[in-house]
Amino acid sequence: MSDPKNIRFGAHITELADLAKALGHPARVRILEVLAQTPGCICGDIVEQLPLAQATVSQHLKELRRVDLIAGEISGPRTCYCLNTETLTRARAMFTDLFTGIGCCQTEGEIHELESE
Amino acid sequence: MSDPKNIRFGAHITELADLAKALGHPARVRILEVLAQTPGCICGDIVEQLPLAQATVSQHLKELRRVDLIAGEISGPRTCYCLNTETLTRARAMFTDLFTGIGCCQTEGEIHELESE
DNA sequence: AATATTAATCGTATATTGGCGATTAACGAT
DNA sequence: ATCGTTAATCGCCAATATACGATTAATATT
Repeated sequence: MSDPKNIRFGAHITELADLAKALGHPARVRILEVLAQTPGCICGDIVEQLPLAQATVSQHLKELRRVDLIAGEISGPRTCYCLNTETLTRARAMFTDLFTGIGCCQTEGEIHELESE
Repeated sequence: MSDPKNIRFGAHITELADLAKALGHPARVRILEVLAQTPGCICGDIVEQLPLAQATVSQHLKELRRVDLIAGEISGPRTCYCLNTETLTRARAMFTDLFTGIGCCQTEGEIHELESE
């Protein structure tokens, strides 16, 4: 959906939107958090921590892999997933630049005031 | 899609994912940028700057309104749209917290190295 | 009142997503 | 060789998303 016709939009914006789309489901956000907390990172562990079937989790993992936010390494019958720090950092920068460019430039103090309300 | 069944995930994560989903389309990212650059912010101007039909743009505007990233004020036959700074700031903080919490904590220098490649 | 302008909505077509059970493939262990 | 474990994939279905032309409602303008 993002690629075929969206050449109408710039590559940069398309990439940003694509990353946002990948983050656009609670399960996928949770997966990133689980991977950050669990050094072991076996796929089955992720399934255990989510209220979803194995097939569904597998699909979400695939989506996160598609945008390169995570990587999966096959090790025997199991797959070990881990965060891709490069993409994560790139994504972070792109989001920051978007918000900044849009004029959203509150101080850290103001930011955390708002968030904890 | 985000609300009905996703009570399985926390409210916080659901909100973040919902914001990400709203940013998950190039047109909507562009709209935010256009609104930031155009003080006038008439809906028709937005349509002019996007490669999409008026009806489609209207739908994207609706989605951005749904998550409260923008607000539209009716003024005569036209609608004046503008960014919602509060939500924008809140979103920025939530994304930052996500990336930080996930262990993505590179320095500013490293971030911009990566991004300009 | 009649007409033009603007933007939301309707209706519709198509594509994509999200969810699951069942199956398959790939390995390890017996 | 057989069996168990693991995770990807298949097939299916319902729900959403995306895009558009056409219509509508609301307001200016004439």
